[in-house]
Amino acid sequence: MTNTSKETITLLPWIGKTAKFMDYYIADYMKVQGIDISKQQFIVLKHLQDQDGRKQNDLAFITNRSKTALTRLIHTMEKKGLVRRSISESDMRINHVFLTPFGKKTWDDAHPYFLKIVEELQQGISEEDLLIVKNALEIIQANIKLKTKINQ
Amino acid sequence: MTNTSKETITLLPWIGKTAKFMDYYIADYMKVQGIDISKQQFIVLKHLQDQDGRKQNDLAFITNRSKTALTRLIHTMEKKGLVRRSISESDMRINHVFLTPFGKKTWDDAHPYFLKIVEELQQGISEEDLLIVKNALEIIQANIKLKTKINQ
DNA sequence: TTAACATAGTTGCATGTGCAACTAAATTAT
DNA sequence: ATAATTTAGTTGCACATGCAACTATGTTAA
Repeated sequence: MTNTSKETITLLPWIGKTAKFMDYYIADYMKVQGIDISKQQFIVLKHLQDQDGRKQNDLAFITNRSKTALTRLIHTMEKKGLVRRSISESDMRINHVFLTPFGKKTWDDAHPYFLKIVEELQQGISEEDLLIVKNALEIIQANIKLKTKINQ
Repeated sequence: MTNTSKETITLLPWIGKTAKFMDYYIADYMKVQGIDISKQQFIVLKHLQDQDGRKQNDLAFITNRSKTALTRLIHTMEKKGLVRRSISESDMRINHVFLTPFGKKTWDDAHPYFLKIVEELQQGISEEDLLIVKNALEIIQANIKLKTKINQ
């Protein structure tokens, strides 16, 4: 029934492009709302909101970033007053990252908008299809992990 | 039937994460193959392959990038010898961008790998579902364009 | 024809990203 | 206990990106 003799769909460019558009939209949206925060910074705030004082390395891991990227992301956020670093007492190599009151406030301000964006942008897609898309993306991620494992 | 009382799926984080993983995978893959090219550079090569000598501005438009980003992308690619700039004779403001022989060769080398990656990573997703995902991503992109238009 | 405007591209500044090399600290092995 | 190794985080270098301000060129209007 679906074999209407079209060539196979190549999904990857679509995913990349959609992600790009989403990022633009989020950046614009936050700017319009007067909230000075990037998507990446929001993600860090979210994880600190879940559990404050996380280690930099843990944040890198759960956000799928290099420790380099995390170092500089936290640096930027510290400059802006969103978070503060605190060296662990038991292990001086470790930085714990904490939300500042301003970071907490920024998260409280930004969070509803992010929820709204998420809802807005997937309007017109049925629940069934949302699930199919999510499953498909999970398969792609699993394929990547599998292939990555094989190649190393 | 789908109302199995689960909360609504929020797709956006999945899309962003998958795109990120894809980018990592592509970068690794090309590195392993000994091809020194980024996904962004590949996209430019692709559009020049379709039609050589495009204007910088057109490349920015069709690749959904700012003219700033295009300027520097082309600069990097020029440094690497992948493309060359040529000022238009009829309008001195315009740069036409051309593939070099090395750029052509790099595209020829890289292209099959990209096709392979695309195929590999969507393995295990049915044709029907690929179509549903593509349609869903199109809806999201349309929503973004719609909202962006409204807000400006 | 000259002034106002529009367009193409570049540059400064800021953010985000990764790899490789590095420092400092902690752990393990000899 | 001292050396070798591992771990957490930083820094240099390179790339990618956007906005705002800018230059140079071209077009339109007065």
